[in-house]
Amino acid sequence: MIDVRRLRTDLEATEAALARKRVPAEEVRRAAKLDSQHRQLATKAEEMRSRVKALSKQVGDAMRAGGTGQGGTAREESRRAGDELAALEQQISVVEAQLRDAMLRLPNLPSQDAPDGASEKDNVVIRTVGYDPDRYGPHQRSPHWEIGTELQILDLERGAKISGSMFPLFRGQGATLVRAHCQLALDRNSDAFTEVRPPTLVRTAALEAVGQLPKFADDAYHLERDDLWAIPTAEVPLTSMRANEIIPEEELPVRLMAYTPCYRREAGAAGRDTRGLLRVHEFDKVEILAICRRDQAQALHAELLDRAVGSVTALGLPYRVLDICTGDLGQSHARQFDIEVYAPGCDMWLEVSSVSWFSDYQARRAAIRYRPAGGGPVQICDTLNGSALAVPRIWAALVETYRQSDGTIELPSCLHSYLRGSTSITGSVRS
RNA sequence: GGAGGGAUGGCAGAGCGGCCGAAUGCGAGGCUCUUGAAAAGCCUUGGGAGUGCAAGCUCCCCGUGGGUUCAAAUCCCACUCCCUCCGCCA
Repeated sequence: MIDVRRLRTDLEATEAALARKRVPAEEVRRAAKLDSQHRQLATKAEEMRSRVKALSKQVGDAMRAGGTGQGGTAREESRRAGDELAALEQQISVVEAQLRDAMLRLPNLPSQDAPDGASEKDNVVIRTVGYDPDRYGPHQRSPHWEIGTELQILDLERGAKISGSMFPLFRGQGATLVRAHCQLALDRNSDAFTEVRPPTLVRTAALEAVGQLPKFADDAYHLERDDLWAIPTAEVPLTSMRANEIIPEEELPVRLMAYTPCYRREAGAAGRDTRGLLRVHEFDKVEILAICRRDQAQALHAELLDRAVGSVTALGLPYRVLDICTGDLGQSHARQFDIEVYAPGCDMWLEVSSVSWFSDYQARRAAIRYRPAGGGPVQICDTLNGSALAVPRIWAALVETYRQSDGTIELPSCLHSYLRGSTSITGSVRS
């Protein structure tokens, strides 16, 4: 969340900054009001508590001096003060809960550099690489769901039979290709990132830390019985790994990566992009993440973007990079770049990576701080993360792009070793 | 799933309902002594909040949340996590 103190010292500036994210000013002011209310009550309660303590001490002293029956007046007074205190605390807990909820729901301030805009239509294409609509032959204009069925490497019907629609089932070389993508992405980043295999079912606190809860509960799968949530991205467990820790400055930046399955209900997207692999409830992804000082964030953001672009380039896919405008920026995001690859078969740009800087928004929620090497107060960290590679859409673009006129798929060389030496997908799979 | 045991500061480890935000040891930092180092001695050493120009003052935190009490690290209840044993199991 954002720093409450901003609401006291820079209310108007905060309102203005959040207005860029189309947050109504009332929401900000409501939080500010709750905060001042809370402080007022808390100050009163502190005075009261201080009195109770002092009086209790008197009672104790009197009893030690004169035996058990002593301290009558002070005891009575303290009891009365204690009752008042209890009533105050009652009020405080109500205000506190409201304030907390209001703060958790306020989105992060957008970076100065993020372009203004109302919706995704206003995202800025920073660059487009390798895209030439005339270079594709007719054999590359089949959508991946048709190719997948033809080669028996994708079986959406059977996936649906098991789990419902939007739960894809890969098979044969198609399944191996999924795994190959993950291995490739992990290997490409192993020079600088520590691989983690985290749990994928997490507590509420973990989802709260990244900003997913309380606002977007409908988008996540929840296991009622055990009160656990299926992660929508590895960002969730990786961020919470360091929650409530004070990291020595020398350890920064912390660099982590993880391959995990990701689960999304896609509640708000019913009926959109439902064909094939364009939008699915469960998919594999390799995430890279950094925890750092504020002054390291910008360079790391650029590096994460480079690395994400690197995977796409290695696979030889045309792509473009979008600078996400304030109106389309996520709740926790200060600045965000998306990478889209071009899929010729369905003739669409597919979002395959989102590389984001959260400033201290997530770290404050998760209480991830660092201790400056030169002394001084503990500081809140910045967090960043990005998809190094998200499988199904890349899989789709790859299959469409590399389809040959005979219907087989010629694989880019960087994948050969991950497919047990295969250089192509021919569909000659055993059932 | 069953039976026990535990959770205290960076770590180890005391703690009688009041004098405990917390002994002691280790570690870390600073200083003194020394040509330098070691040893020794002295001092410092958690996080968070409020208020104040500041020095400061006040409050909260002994796994988490409730309760009892004039007063809770200490008593009671619930939960979480860890350990040991039994059972089950990839």
